[in-house]
Amino acid sequence: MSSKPRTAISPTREENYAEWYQQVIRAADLAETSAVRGCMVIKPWGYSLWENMQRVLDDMFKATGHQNAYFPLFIPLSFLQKEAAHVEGFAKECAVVTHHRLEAGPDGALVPSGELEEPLIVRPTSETIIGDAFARWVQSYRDLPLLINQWANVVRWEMRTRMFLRTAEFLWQEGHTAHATREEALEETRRMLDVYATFAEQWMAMPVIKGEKTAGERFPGADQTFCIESMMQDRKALQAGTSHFLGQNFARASGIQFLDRNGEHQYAWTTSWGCSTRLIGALLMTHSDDDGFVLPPKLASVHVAIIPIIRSEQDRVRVLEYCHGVARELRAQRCGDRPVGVVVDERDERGGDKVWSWIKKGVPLRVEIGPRDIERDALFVGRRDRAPKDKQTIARAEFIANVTATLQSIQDGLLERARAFRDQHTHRIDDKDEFYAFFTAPRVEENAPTPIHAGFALTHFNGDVKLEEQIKSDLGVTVRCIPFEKSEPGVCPFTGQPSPQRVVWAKAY
RNA sequence: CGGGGCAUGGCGCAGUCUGGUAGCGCAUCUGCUUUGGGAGCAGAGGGUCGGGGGUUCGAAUCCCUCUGCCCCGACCA
Repeated sequence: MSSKPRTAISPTREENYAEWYQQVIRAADLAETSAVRGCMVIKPWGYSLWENMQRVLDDMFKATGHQNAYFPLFIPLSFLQKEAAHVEGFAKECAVVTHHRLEAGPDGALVPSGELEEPLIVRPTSETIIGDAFARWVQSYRDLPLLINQWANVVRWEMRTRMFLRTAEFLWQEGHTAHATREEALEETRRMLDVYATFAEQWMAMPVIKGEKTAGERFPGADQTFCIESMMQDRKALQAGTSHFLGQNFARASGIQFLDRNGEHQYAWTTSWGCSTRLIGALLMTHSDDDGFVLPPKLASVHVAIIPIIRSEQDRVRVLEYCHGVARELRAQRCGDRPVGVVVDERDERGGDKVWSWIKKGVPLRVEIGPRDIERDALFVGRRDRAPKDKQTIARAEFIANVTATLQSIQDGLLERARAFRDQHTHRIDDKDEFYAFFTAPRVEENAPTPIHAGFALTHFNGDVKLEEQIKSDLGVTVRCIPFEKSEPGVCPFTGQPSPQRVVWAKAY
């Protein structure tokens, strides 16, 4: 019997990826399931991560000229019906409110009464309710562009839910803008996609491919949908953010019109763009390992966990004072645009337990400090991007002086590692049989968890919707995006027809 | 929504086929001993077995039904 090294998370990614994902969330104390079907409770450690993401993104939105506003949770049913494709896309997954009051029934149980004249739907997205406001706000070309963002919760009654990746209720931001010209709106759509890509790579340390969705994958009601796609550690693709060019579709549906310089009525050109708490799932599946969560320093609330090693009561005061002294000096250093976050873990638990709990939570640096370290004025340091037992003694002054650089090197290392992983599992495939072989998973038992997937295929495609559907039904694989970064033109291996560029094919979340 | 699995103390599980009023590991609490590392020994507390209904002298165990979770698929951020 070969002895496998003990991991903090069981099963490992290799053994059962889906179960591993659940266990990392639990071990890191990010979230838990709730009493409500498909809805999760985001716990403090998970929510602080969302707050950090929000803060960074919000700054970026403001820097690109947007303002925050808030619109109703409820949308009149009739609003949803205004845009044909939009109804088609969202109607089936809407939660509907039909009553506004509860009364005690005959047996004492509360029953709904007071039926609404018109049912309200709980927003699955806010194009229509915001469009209604925009129609009033926009009168003249001088009112444009109108650049609005909303931080909100939305509800989509999904059949199958997964924590952070697809929950019935989720938190997100949705940007909605109106412009006088098509060009300006398109520019906005691309600008915001760039914001997402920058956030993904520079803060989440998650490499992404920017591109456009095919017609089949487009947002309901959009003329064009742009997206960033990233590869998870099971080599499936995850869409981490989208930006939609809505043309004049929603402007027509909601009556967003303005008088141009010539005194003529014009419909505005609108955009919408969003990213959600799904990013937390993306982050988790990009960096975490068999010992738990791994946080990129620039999104961590706690960068350094200090674990006092107290062997006897007489050491307690001395050790804690030293730890707090180190903490103070660390907090005067910076990680990105913020002070270094430090926790001195004084919990009444065993040292080993505390160390492992911070490993599972994904904190970038762990510092163990006991009497022996104090005598040498040194710290015993572990990095989350290295093995748990791979720890080093570093002089106190040296560690503090270098902490900013150390955190940056962890941040950079995570991005590099993720990029290398993605590149390693991305293949240029020019032959139909090879393509089918690439995406045909080894046989497993019926209903068994799927094994790790093959990865991304960069393959030419003639753009035919029917062909894409066929491949999807054959292999469960779709075009994730048509990359902005164009390859050479070539030949579609499925049809022999010319293809303008390679597209990214993969199994998707 | 189709298929499969699961639901027993805080967590993970056994017990269910062959009905007789609940057990293990971890965690928790106490004590002693240990400890530069997810401790050892001894003891203690904690559940009526997802909800409802039925069969039976008696149900975690059988039957019906509802709910939820997980996995595969379809759908979707």
